Amino acid sequence: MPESIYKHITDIETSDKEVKVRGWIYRIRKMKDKIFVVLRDATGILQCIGKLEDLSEEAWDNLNEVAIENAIAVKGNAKEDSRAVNNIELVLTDFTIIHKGEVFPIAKDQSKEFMLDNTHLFVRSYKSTNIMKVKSNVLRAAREWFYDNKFYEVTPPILTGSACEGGSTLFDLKYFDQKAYLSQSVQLYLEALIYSLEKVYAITPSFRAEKMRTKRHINEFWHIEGEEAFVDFEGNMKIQEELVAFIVQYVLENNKKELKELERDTSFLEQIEAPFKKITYEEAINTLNENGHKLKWDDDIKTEEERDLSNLIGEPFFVTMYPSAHKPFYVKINEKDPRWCYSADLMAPEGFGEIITGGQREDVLKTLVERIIEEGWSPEDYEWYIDLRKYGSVYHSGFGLGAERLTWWLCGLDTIQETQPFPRTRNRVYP
RNA sequence: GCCACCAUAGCUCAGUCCGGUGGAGCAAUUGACUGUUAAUCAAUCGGUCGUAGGUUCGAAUCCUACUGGUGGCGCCA
Repeated sequence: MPESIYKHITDIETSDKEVKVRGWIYRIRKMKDKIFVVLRDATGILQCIGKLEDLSEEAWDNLNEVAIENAIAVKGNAKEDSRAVNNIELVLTDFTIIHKGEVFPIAKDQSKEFMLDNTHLFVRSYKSTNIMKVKSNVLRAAREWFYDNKFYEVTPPILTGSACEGGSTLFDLKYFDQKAYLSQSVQLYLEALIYSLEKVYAITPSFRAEKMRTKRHINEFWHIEGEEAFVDFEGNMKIQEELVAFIVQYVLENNKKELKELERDTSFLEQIEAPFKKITYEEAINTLNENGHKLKWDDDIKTEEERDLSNLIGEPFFVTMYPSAHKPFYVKINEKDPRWCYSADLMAPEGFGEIITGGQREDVLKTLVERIIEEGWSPEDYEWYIDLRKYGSVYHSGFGLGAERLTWWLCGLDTIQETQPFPRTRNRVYP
């Protein structure tokens, strides 16, 4: 990489003389013979002071002209100063304008609506920047873990001709003269790829046309999906808990500054280590009923119940052995007791709830076809998928982790929308 | 898809219940200023009250429809 003559803010030391920095104006306070400028770059903020007596006439004029979010370049001498943020201040010797521009529209008070209309500018905010830095490490840690554990990263299609999760939540589109859909999950394609690579993963966008407005849903999210041959239900949970524990550790180590600035209390996160607690669906229901709920076998664990359960248990945990009727056709049914199937959800504590669904896949041709028909689909639409069970079918398992769900929990945010720089929600596909 | 709520200055809101000449703070502009921490002080600028109808002597305010948006739920990652 070519070396820059400019330093980044967090690299500046108090002994630096005539150091050059560039970025955007975060705050500015003008007085008669001195002006304080708080400069922002990708790494942090820095208070600069420009004094009339230290600057050329041109530099002083420039300094008087600028406003919030103008792009600037400065030169100055650093010194320790307890009156400045982070106890460091730059005494300016030069000040140039890169771009002055118009009045920045985002000020102290914003409504949610105004903020979402101006997402393209709001991404500059401190909070948004910190969240994106955490999310970057969530994705990086996931890739590192998969690499260390000999998984291959693959690139399955996002445009597809067949549904995975169900028709009502599918975005359809015109594909030349055919109909196509945006992927809801690349799981079925990963299942095809285990027959050559055995251990595969993909990080791709997934789309769900759910017309709902909640703190935990966005219509476009990034899906971290893994699939492995010769792995059963239990082995699959082991992969998930090790992956998640690794990501949690990675973020705790590498995003201390960001988590602190997001005012995240990390005491819960610090205790997390694999293996995670496992409770059956039945135990989950009993626990809930002991705490005021009234659920029967086969009832869904809904938002409120899931939140209560997540708060009650106080550590990450799997809910296992779900009733078969709740789960899609590809989930393997228990041969001895077909009432339940090999599917598990991983729940985050502190009320955040589900972040992964995973399980063992149906590997028997006959059962798979029956399940597809039972669900009202037509086997012809899934011919290629059914084919996978004809040529050396083996037991295998996989899972899908929501990158935003995980980031939402790690950052301890109010809504999951905050984890996407440009969240796609019911009413918003712009900007 | 269902339920609730909102729309007034560039931004955040008060004013609506109980109709009678549209307000504040921030931003912007101008000036003052002693090391400020989203500085302070003074002045100035800024509005077809979401749109269309209706009631009324008179509507931001009451009624109807529409449009846009926000929160919650069914679902799921």
